Amino acid sequence: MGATKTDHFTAEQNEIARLAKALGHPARVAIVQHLIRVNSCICTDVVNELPLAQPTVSQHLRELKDAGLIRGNISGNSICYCIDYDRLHKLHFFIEKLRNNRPNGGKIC
Amino acid sequence: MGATKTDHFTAEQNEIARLAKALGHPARVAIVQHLIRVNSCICTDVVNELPLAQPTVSQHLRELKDAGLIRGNISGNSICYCIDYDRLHKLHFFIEKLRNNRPNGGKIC
DNA sequence: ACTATTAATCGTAATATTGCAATATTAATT
DNA sequence: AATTAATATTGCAATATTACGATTAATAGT
Repeated sequence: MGATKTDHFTAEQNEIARLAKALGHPARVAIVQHLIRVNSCICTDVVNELPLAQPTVSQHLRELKDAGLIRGNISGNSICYCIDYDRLHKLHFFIEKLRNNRPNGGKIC
Repeated sequence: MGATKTDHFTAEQNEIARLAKALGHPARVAIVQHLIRVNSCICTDVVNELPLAQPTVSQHLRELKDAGLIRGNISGNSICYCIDYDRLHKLHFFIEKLRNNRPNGGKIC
């Protein structure tokens, strides 16, 4: 196999998994951090920032974009990437909802 | 390749990626949701809840445990799994920090 | 027009993940 | 001791991910 059985899960579970998966690689965490620090940047900037080759960075950017965590706007020669804060909020809020169920006292088992 | 270059990233980036990756599959999102709903449960409960075979569930539980998102306590014959809310907080807080950089107005590019 | 810059895509190799049947392990129960 | 119940482990097949060199396509600058 190797293929996830997405059919058997809810839309929300699949969406959250997609967002989390996008953050599930240190390079993509680093890209998101950098992107937030500088507000917006182009692929070359990320390549200079990370110890990865250009095609690899491009691939990571694409995965972040496919998950909706970042957006890319064509700007002449280059593409201006930036965070989609609404999507980041979605993941944040989901985890918040989970945490709200924490029982008083903390430990359970 | 196929192996992540963890050496080149910070401990935080690797840790966050690890946590996010654990949530990066709908089955594991479902397991976490279930675990939070019922506070704690055993592997068999999850097997009855999800459309996955027992070894597959066991594997997903292990990945969640390895990432630190859940804990398992041996209780006689079975193992009582529960959420590690501190670890969940870690991921939540990281995303919160990212979001705090959101510029006034919202859009950037 | 020519050249440089930017970034995507293609092709490929190495490794990881997902899923399950079969089996093993461990502890409770009879 | 034999049986049952709960999980983990093993082995394997299918697929996905990670990484990069080489190439391509498109725009910018000269």
